[in-house]
Amino acid sequence: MASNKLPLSFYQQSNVVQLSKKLIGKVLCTQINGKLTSGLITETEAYRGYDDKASHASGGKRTQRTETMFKNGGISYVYLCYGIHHLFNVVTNTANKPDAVLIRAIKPLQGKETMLQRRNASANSPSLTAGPGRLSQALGITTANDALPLTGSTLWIEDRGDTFSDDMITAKPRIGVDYAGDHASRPWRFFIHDSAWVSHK
DNA sequence: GCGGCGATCCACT
DNA sequence: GTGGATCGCCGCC
Repeated sequence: MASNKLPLSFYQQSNVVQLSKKLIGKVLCTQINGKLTSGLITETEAYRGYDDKASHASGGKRTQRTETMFKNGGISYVYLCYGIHHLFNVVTNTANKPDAVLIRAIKPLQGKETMLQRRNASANSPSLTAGPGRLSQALGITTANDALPLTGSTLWIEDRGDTFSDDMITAKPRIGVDYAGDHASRPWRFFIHDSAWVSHK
């Protein structure tokens, strides 16, 4: 199949909120430990570092962990949450503008057997890949995959021509960011309205 | 050096 | 609906 990976220019757009919506319907792929797995992105959240109390890079806060977010867009940002879950983000915008999109849910497309094994599951149901910790586990993504180029051959995103119009996408406040005060209510979580493959129905 | 706390998930009541 | 798992990050002052 011809490569239809999203180009670097896609990730370097400056409006991370718009970009979060555009990532809905794209296909996230990994080739890890020799296994190809992929899924249609059904849910995303935008984190805008310089002006977002919910972001790790809030106010442009630069630390060892957030350094990845300050790099040029088009790479991964993977970090460990609650000591257990590896959460996968797409770094966007250009260098020194710490924006990222958290991928919160996918619908499995390729490598379902591999995903079932990695998740220790027996049925292809939304609990397999709906939720940021779940999809990372299903795709084999860990913090070892942090700061990898999304134009490479380990971790990438394709456009396979599936488009979703604005009225098929719902915008709601983000999940698990109550600590962010007034910014917690920003409608920066996007998901396919009628899809079963989303977290927090 | 150390303590509190997560962009979560699962099992149990 | 509630709580435990589990560990790296960050700020302490």
